Amino acid sequence: MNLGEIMINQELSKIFYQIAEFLEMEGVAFKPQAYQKAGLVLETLEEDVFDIYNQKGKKGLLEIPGIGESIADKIEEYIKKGKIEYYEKLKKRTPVRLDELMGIEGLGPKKIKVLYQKLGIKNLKELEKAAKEHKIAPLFGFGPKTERNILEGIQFLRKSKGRFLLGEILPFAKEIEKKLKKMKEVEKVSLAGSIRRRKETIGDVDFLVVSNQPQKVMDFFCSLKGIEKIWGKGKTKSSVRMRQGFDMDIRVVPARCYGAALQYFTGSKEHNIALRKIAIEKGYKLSEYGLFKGGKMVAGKEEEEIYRFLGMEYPVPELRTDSGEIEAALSHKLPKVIEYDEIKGDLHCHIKWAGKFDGGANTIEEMAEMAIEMGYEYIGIASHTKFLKIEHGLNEQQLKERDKEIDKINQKLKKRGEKIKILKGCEANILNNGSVDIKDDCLRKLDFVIAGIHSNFKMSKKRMTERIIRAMKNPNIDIISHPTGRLIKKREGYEVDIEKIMKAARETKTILEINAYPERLDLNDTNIRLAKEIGVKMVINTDAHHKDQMKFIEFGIAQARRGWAEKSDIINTRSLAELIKYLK
DNA sequence: GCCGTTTTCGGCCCGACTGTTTTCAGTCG
Repeated sequence: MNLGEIMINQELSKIFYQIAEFLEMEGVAFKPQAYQKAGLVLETLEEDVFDIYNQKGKKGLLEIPGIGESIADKIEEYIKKGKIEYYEKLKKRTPVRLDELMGIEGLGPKKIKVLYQKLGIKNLKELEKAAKEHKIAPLFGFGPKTERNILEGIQFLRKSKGRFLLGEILPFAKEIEKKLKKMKEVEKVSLAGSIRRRKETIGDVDFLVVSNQPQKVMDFFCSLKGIEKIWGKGKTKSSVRMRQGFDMDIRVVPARCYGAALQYFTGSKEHNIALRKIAIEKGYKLSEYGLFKGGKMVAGKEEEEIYRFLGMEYPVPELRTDSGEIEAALSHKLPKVIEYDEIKGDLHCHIKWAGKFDGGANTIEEMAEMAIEMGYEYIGIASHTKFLKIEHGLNEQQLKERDKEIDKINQKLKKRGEKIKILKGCEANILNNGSVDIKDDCLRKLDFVIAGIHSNFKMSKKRMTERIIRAMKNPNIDIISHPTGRLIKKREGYEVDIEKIMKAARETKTILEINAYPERLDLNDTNIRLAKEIGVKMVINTDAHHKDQMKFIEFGIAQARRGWAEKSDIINTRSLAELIKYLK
């Protein structure tokens, strides 16, 4: 069996999560959490357990936190035999598709077990059939509402696959936040949950409000336009489904525990668990109502004071994933992540040229005006090049003509007293052999050159890696755009040895892009962290095909922050002069 | 099942809501 080629961490992680659910189903105490922990650890572990096992054997596995004797044995068994007997037995005992059924809101292991035992339901299809035939409502512990919720849950799963892009939802959520802020009964309001942490995809939107008239807030919230269904409306908590297909929750809390509530509802869950453990170690108790010592509340009004009392630096929401930020905060070594107002220019903008070229919707001038509005010092026009027929890519001659036009507009803007500078660039295509589709003497004349993969995604890992590295060795290529090519919810990235690419980027002084386009966000957070550790510089670009899309920069910055990137790691935080000095 | 300057046993994060019950289990965040 050849397991070496693929990462087995994710497969094992899924198995351990499922074992946890099976055990919970059987009412076993504490073991489920242990397997869950192991699943979580493997999910985020950077090194492949297969490699760890090969190099250090079982001893190496035991060094992984959350992995003890029993789970190490199971990993060993999976590596040697490709399956885990314990897991197979659990599946045989209750042969249900947990991965499918657990996706339904309101169904957990215990209810799934009853459905299987009483009605023999094993998967979504059988669940839907039983619900439609009203066989579920009469079951003990179920009822007509549960039955209806199951049917709606199945619909939801079909419609949206559960999660939305941050870029789709954040503008909308901010609108509602603004409306709430305007209410005279509302003292404070904040987004919470994954949207406050700016995760790349969002399950639902959480609001936290301080008000002494919560009922009024509930009434307002539950009468917002676009609500499809009200899941629940209580005195201080309500939940609604929007027509677009996502849910929004709101909570009203008293001012004295706003900070504790905000901390709590921002999560992540893993971060909070770790934080509560620290609280216990230090003799406190932490809940959404505050930080308590011997029954007395010592902090909770502001989020910052909770961390301060626990002897920690304040981690910005984007960092709260329990992937090292807790330890760093305790030892006061948190990174000073890039701020949202530190970007001085966007180097990946497309334009309309000769009425049709280059896939963009706006002229050079319109894009430049937007850059001025955003307070930038420079904007880089990175036109597609000739290989990319579908985007009307430019050839050498057309690039030359475009540059004359850029010169003209630069002069015009200068006369007007604007300090913006339009930079001449292109986004060339990396061909199969690692060369690009524009001649070197043409590239040399540009201010900067981006190169990206836009074809033949399905190469072997080795060949794809070599292809990109060869492009980076070209002395004219400054930036590699969207380095892994993934599209969130649509397609996986191409197979590349990202570490090798980063090392080559460092050697060749090539910049890797953090593409801010909502469905790209590529590099992702773990890769950004890796790049920073390896010492590769990055650039946050929007890939805007329309002037309004230049606002996407916010999502790229959020991504950079989640990847622990600091101002110095990001090249377009520098002034124009410093930027030009850095480019090849 | 994991973990350990309370370390080889005895702990394991905490609270609210929903839908079901008739005092609470299950689920969620």
